Amino acid sequence: MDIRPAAAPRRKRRGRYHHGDLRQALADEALRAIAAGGVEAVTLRGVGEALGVSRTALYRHFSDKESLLATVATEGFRRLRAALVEAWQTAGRGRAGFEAMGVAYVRFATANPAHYRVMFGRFVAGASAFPELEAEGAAAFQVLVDSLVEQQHDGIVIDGDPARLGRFVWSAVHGVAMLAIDGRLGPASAIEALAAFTVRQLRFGIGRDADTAPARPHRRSAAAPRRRRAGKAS
Amino acid sequence: MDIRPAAAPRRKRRGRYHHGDLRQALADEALRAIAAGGVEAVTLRGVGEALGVSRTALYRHFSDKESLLATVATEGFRRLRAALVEAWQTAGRGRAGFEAMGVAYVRFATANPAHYRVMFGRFVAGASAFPELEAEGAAAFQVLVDSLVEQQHDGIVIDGDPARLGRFVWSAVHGVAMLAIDGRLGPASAIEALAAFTVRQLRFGIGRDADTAPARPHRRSAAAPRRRRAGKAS
DNA sequence: ACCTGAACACCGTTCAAGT
DNA sequence: ACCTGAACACCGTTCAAGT
Repeated sequence: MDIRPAAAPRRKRRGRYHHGDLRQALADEALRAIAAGGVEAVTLRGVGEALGVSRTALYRHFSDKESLLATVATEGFRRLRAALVEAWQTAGRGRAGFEAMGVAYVRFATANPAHYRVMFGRFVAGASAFPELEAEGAAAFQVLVDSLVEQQHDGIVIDGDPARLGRFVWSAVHGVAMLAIDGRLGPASAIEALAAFTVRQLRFGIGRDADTAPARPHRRSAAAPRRRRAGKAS
Repeated sequence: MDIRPAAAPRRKRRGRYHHGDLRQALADEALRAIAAGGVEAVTLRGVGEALGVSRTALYRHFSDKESLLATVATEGFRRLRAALVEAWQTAGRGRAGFEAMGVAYVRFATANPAHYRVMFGRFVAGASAFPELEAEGAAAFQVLVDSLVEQQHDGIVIDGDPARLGRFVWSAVHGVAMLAIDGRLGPASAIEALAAFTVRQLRFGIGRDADTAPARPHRRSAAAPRRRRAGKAS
């Protein structure tokens, strides 16, 4: 498994009170349980027992179970952000950095599937129920946007709102990550290959000839009739 | 809300036995509850009560709650597949059909967010615990792959394993769909715009000039020295 | 300030019994 | 063949009480 450096406490079995940073210890234990058996393995009773504390002690530090999970998710975004920055810089920024970042994103998800699932799909953003969670999520996304701005300045990424380009790229790697941990993309080797293929293809696209050759036609007006190419509709 | 055509039964309130297609009625009621309040709103007690049946009657037709949800997910893939085929054909196949299909995919998710969440992220494929679910999921994916094969024949999509191209495209639209229903892409109008942007950009990519022609790196390379092309590093 | 322990209102699931 | 109803082993959460 791929879990934190194993929090210090966790041994405090019998001593009425915890007398440490119980809040942090609870979040650590919750993450441990998630990594070991998924979110469903997290029970307040289990978490309390693992720390030698009553099952209601948690309510002194979190408003409820959902709040505990939000804290775990927040920590996930912190780590994801760190992984992205590391990949971007280590690979020397630019094109290589961008590709490395995409691969690192997918790797983070496949290495911590249960944690990744808590980060996404559970809390709806914008509801601002957990502002810190939203802030960390935005910070992780910003790493990607910053890299796109730099690539635009370097002339290796098309012009346009970098946040929009960022959402496009984020969606693509997030999609790979989610389908990967859903088991829909095959074994680890196939996932790794698709992640690499994806970040490369995001740059070049899948269009061909008539699409890319002329001075970047992009759209023709939706209403106007399109020229077809003989067409062999089945 | 955007729920099925409201199944016929559901009125059988008092009559000991159900005497209809209870299995189908249970799945319908589960989907109704999901659309109304998310998966967490599904309780076997609630489903049974809504159909005027005991809370354990379900066990005659499903092995457990998870099996009931798998049936709901399977139905979701059936509908998704139908929506994709419809969009592809109505838009006249080809480029326009491809774009319409991508937009339709995202629309399906945003119109049925809770149902979409049951379809993904809950069951790990390959475990073959629910073969019918896997088959319907594969069938929906196949619609996309078929369209790519046709576009390759028409010369408007690059060569290469269509299944691999399909996984790339699927990941991108799935990512948009998931982030959208997580509330991370803003309001419906922004989601719609990003969906359209995404399917277009999948074709053209986000690379620029030097990318599509020769090689052109950026900044210093971290380890291996890379050939540079004059460059205007910032 | 921080934690306990009993109590409450829920769950999914099992199983002997009914028709 | 299909369904019931009691029972069981779980949940998250509240709250008066303890130190």
